[in-house]
Amino acid sequence: MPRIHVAGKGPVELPEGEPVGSALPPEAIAARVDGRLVDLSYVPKEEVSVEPVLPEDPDGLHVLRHSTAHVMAQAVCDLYPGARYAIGPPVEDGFYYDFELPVAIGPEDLERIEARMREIVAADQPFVREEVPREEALRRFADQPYKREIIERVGEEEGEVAAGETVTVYRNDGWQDLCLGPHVPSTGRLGAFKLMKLAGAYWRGDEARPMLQRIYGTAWATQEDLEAYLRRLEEAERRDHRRLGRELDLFSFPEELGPGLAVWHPRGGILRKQLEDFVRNLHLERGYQLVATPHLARRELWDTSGHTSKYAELMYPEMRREGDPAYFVKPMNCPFHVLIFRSRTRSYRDLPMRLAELGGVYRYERLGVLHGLLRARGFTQDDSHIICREDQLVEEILGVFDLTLEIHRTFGFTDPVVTLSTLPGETIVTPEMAERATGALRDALDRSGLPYRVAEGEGSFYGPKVDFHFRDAIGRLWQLTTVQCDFGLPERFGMEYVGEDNQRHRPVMIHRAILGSIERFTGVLIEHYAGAFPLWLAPEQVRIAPVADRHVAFARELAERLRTAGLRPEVDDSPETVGKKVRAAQLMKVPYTLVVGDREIDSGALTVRRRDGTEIPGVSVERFVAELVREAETRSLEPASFEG
RNA sequence: GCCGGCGUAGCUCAGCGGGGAGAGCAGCGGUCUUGUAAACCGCAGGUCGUCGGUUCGAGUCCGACCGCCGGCUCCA
Repeated sequence: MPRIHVAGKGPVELPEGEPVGSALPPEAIAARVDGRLVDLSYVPKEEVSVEPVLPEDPDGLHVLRHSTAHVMAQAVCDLYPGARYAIGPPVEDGFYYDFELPVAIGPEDLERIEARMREIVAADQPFVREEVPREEALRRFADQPYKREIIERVGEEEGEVAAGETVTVYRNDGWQDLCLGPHVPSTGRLGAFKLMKLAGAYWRGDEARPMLQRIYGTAWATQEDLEAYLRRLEEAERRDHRRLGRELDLFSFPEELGPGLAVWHPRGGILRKQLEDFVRNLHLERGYQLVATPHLARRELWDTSGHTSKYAELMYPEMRREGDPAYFVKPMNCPFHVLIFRSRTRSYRDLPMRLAELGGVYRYERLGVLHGLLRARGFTQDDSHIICREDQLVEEILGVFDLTLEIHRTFGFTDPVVTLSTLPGETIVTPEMAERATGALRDALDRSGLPYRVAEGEGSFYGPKVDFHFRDAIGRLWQLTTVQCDFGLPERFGMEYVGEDNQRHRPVMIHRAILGSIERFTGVLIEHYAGAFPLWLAPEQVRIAPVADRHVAFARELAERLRTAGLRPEVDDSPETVGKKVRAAQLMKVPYTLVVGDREIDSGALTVRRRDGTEIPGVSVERFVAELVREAETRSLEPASFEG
């Protein structure tokens, strides 16, 4: 009789042949035996430690979602005879399953599938685990080519289904699937779920393989958790920068321009200017030099840089007139900055040279990837190229990290998730250069003390990179900063400087963008702040609402006074009620609203309405101006209190 | 680019199984001169994304293209 140690209960005698589940609380849906996730039906053969896995545990949700995916696949197979099922893993917040179906299914089919799933849940079919020899599994899945492909690859790749001669199959009722498990004990134990959306997905993520139909679902331990999740989605929807961009009149994407090309309206223009001035000034303080470069260059430049061979599919097609050389619109700024460096003989005293530009670039992104400002075809990088000696490299990278953290902190972004991406297979640098470049980034990361993870082969074609991802107000991660280390372009362009030894030397180059792009960053900020920008960024900072026509002159004087102090006020002189004017200001998320009428004119004191709806009475004009100026100058993330 | 969905007024959306386009908000005009999230009356505004097809007749059915949305693949 094996003794098992149940977490929190101490040793327990488990009768021979009894599953671990019998020693666990009834809420458990799976178990962790010696750290490994198993079914409740698992029968231990020796002394082990056992922990229950509850539905709301991270592991439990994983199991729940996985089992829900199975039930969905079962339902689909019931409803669509001839369905072939591929893979169906749990993912963040839910699960998906990929199918090859005889018909294309639409959103209305989701309801049918969901209804069938509920029948399966009601039937409470037990999940039965079986170890099956490969040959038998191949027979069982004779009409399931995707499953056969997986079985055939078992053993070739670690972790797929099961290594060795047998594979694991889970069966409930007549339906079976190849699966490592574990699963909930029976279909009645699924939690709250909902099918969410349909998508196409390539088999094994490979564009050359067939496109399958993917069904996404979400699953949670309880109905309340499911509803909370749906509310989170609504919150994200409410923050969508494409919606807010229109509502707040910041920018638009006129169809006439072509996909992924935005025009910035006056309010968006102010927002951009604020961001741009902020980063430009900070760069000047940090020893960067501002440069400017054109949007086009001859083909030869891009041949030299390697873009035409390694980056061609992301470039707008070449343009040329009969008899003239061909030109490309620039997808990157680096070659231009190289030319600025090369415009005269450089001394070691010139290094490090930090050339910075808000450079507009155009990339021919595939249509399906475009996503408002977050993924556009035309955008403005806060780009810089630091050209330095190799022995200055680590120090310069650290300087970039430091500037990155300072800039992002200003917006309330802290605790970045940092990745180091090594070079991809296709590259313009030698393995030796790649190693030195990667080494410098790694050294800098180690010295900075920032935790990071390594992404193999995710770097750009000319160098490895470090990316900073920041979490927004509702916990989503955004890739913003990128720092790339490049030994390749200096070589290709023959960049040189004269050293102390009077010899010519090759510099190295850091490519970096801290906001990433003004467009993308603005999009992220809109979602982060839900459109309610801190005062220094708000296009309109104060809305002044005169009570009646006779108060308009006073309102204009007040506005003028605010403007003189460097603030951005607007007067709403429309013949509307006060209530309507306040509402309008609120909808535009203007930080402060001042209703002015006889009372204000007589007393000289203002009642300040903040964007959150709170009102502060009795604020003098001087006080109001001073507090707002301070709030804007300090780039405060909190509204002024008008206290003390 | 691929898969699925969608495209009606500036915005949000109605519009039946094909038989002459509607509402609310916004805009404009007027009345009201108003006290912290929507005053009242009126007016104007749409080649129903584009092109082609089916039909006596297409916003409605079919096809192609354009664009958008969600994924896949890729990325600032």
